Amino acid sequence: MPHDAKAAKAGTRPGGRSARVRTDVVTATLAELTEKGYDQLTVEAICHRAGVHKATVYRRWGGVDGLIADALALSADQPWPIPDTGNVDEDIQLLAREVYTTFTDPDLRTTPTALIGAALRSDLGAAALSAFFTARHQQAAEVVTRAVERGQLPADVDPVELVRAATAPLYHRLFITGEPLDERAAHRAAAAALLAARAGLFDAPAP
Amino acid sequence: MPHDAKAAKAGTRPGGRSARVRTDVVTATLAELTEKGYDQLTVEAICHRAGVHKATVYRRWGGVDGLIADALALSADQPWPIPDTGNVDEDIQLLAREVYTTFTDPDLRTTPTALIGAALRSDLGAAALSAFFTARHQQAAEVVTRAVERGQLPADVDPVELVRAATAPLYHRLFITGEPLDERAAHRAAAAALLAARAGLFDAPAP
DNA sequence: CAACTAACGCGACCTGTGTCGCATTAGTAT
DNA sequence: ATACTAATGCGACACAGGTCGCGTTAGTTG
Repeated sequence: MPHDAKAAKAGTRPGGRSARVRTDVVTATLAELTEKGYDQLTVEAICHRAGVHKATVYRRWGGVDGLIADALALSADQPWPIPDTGNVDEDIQLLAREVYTTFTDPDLRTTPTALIGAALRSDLGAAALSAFFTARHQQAAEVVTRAVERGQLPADVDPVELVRAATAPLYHRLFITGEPLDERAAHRAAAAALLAARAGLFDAPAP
Repeated sequence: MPHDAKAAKAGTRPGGRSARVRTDVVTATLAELTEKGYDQLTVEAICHRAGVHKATVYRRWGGVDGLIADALALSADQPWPIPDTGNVDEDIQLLAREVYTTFTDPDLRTTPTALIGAALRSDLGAAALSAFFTARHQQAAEVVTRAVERGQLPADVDPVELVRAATAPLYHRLFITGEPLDERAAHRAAAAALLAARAGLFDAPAP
């Protein structure tokens, strides 16, 4: 009776066929999405690749948007390398740089770009994306918390707000304005966020 | 032979029936989008409302995504109130506040929110959105240019970059993370952008 | 005013997404 | 081992989204 992390969904039988099907289908979804893009994404192709019947997918996920949302939910669970150099400035820079690399490197960018782009195309996906970023931001906020303990940042700075500020401009360019993303932009975003935090702009509101 | 601004599309007959149809259809699209939302948006409903045949829409716009893109293109052409108080800090704050109000006021938010949200759901719409923001940013950059002339900001600051930084966090919250938007966030974004600009972070690269 | 052209109206048709009832199989409990 | 339950497999089907060829109309040209 392994405490499998995948058995998150309450009520379903853990570790059974359902779990296998879920993994297969989500994997197939990601593969199809990466290869063909969202516009060419079809439920039938996913089913064929996963070796699963169409009706099963519609029953469990409701459609393409449900698949994207679930894929994103799985991604959100996976841990993420958080820098810890002992220097906040460096940590935040690395954080921004990691985002930059993820969405710029030709070998890495395709899947994450397609997945987030796809999530923006439905209300369900958007909700999943929201949860995804909440998880990521909370994980990364660790960097700020540590810095506050070291006295490198004001004590009442809002950790999540700083992380958000350091990465938001990159996502903004990528998915909203569609402007190109360069190294300078990543550096600027991180530097500006740190500057604002030190100026007290990200202080949590007093109770 | 009026120099109609709508006759932008080269090759088409200006001011004729085509122009009327375009206006009717785009208006109907916006109305349907506002009332029913993107997920319930159907080409047939738009045609019915505009008094136009289905085939016409598919021929000229190619589908829903084309309609959204065209609606956005029309919006991009419309001028936009740019603050001019004589004080950059105030101008930038007003700029951010205007975005905040547009997407927060119950009477104003529905249409812009739905339109931008819809634009994110197709490649065509995303391209139109990119052009839309380019236009907006360039218009608003005027605020920064004037400030530089007045000596309120460093001479080599990139005007568009400052405008972008002041508004990006708001769009990021609205359309990517789905977090709530409050007045403080708008204020913070503007203040942080100004801070960064004065620190030289937004300087245009030397040639 | 008359000829001409581009765009629109019309309706039939095709494609494929999503649904439904029932048979079958995997996994669980006794 | 045997009985039971939930999920999947299966194929037929309904239906909306989107296409096509042709006739008609609005707007332009001389």
